Amino acid sequence: MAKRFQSVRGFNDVLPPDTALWQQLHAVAARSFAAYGYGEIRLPLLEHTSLFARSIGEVTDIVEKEMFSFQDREGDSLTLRPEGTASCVRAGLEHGLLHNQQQRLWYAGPMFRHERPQAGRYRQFHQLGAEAYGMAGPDIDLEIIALSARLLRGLGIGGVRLELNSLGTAETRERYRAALVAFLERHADALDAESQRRLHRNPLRVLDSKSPQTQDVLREAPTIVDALDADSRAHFEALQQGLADLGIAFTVNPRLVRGLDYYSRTVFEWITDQLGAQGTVLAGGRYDGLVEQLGGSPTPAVGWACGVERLILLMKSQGGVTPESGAHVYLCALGDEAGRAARRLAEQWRDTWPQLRLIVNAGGGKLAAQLKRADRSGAQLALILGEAELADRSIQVKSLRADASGAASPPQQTLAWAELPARLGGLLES
RNA sequence: GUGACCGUAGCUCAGUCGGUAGAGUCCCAGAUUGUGAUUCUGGUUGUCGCGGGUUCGAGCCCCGUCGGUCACCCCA
Repeated sequence: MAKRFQSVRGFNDVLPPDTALWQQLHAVAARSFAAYGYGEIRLPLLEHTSLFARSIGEVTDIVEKEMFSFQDREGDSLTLRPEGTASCVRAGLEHGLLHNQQQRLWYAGPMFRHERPQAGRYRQFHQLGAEAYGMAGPDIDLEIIALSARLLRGLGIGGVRLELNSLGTAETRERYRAALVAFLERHADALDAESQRRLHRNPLRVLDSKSPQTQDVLREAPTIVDALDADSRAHFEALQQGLADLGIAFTVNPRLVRGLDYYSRTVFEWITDQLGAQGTVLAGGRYDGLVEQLGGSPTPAVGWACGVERLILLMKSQGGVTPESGAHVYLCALGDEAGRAARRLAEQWRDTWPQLRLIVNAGGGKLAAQLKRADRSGAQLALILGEAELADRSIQVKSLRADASGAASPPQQTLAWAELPARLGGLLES
């Protein structure tokens, strides 16, 4: 036997029971985005490497060691996108969508990061994202957070909390960074090794260190909220007021920073403690400087992205309604003549009821074997077409399981073909 | 990238002190020539992840490697 292939590490297949959940998720998401007037943008999976280096930040882990990059035949460095925002801004600029106008966009698709896989983290993973351009005020921050809340609610996901912070403008962040570094340097001996390393490379990341000893030190640290400029403070307070108006609960977490360099002012995360170490389910914030940084005119922007695999894990663990995707009806046919008639009838029925999920037995087999397949398919009804039925244009209708009301299965019936519409129609309504 | 634990039939797993490779399930056939799900009978299924070492003999011990899971790190 030839050696069998395996999927590339961290790249997963999604199989039929789960694909139904994915479809449900995408249906809910599409409805949620449409409810706020967001239009879908489809972006390529591959971009020039420098796009990500310029937008995400040269010293972030993503750019330094997690990108799938390679040289194409012309020698250009290309990268499988590690996130969606950079591509979205690039596409917006390339097509003139962002100049002096407002845009509400969403996207969905795979992202790629070369990390060690673990629960809720894969090398190819999927994100849904929303981005809003050309609106500077807290009202659009509020809208996009409300959209995220509606999405999570629509998926039946509970047990998540919203955390919020403001990073201020680039200038206040610079001022705060200096103050924080000064503070941390005084206490460098008390920090864990990882935080000491980050102290000068990316000091804000020290704030969300998991080390208890470092968190002890941080209790006395200056907070970014205190360093906010007046405009950022007013923006942040208006957002909090708006969330209260909409009844969206949140907590301000002054230690919340995000890993990507382009954020400014509002940052937020929806967090769960039901996914082991990967608690962040959906996260985003404002990135007012990025469009200009990528060559556009100054354009305010805000957005978020969520991890589809993480949402799926939550939907599963919280026992949400599994969408019904099995067949309604399994059609058994005995002999060549009945088989031809069955395939012809099945096409007619599918024309008549577009929602009907009908499996026609293939591969022959005696009736016992066909009924066994019918049972395994999950179908509610088996239809049996043999030579006797074919001769008088009738069909046997056999119930394979108790119906939704729990009543005992009705006995097997013989129906004329003409009588079948009423019977199947009733099945489709339930 | 670092660490811990785990890799035996399509699936879930057992395998004692190093001594012939096992169970359940699934699938197929029959009991039942046109009745599933229940029952009974029979049958198919293996590079014990891979490579090397120790040994008369390795699924079991040792080294390496690949893969999986979880954690660190990072992030969605």
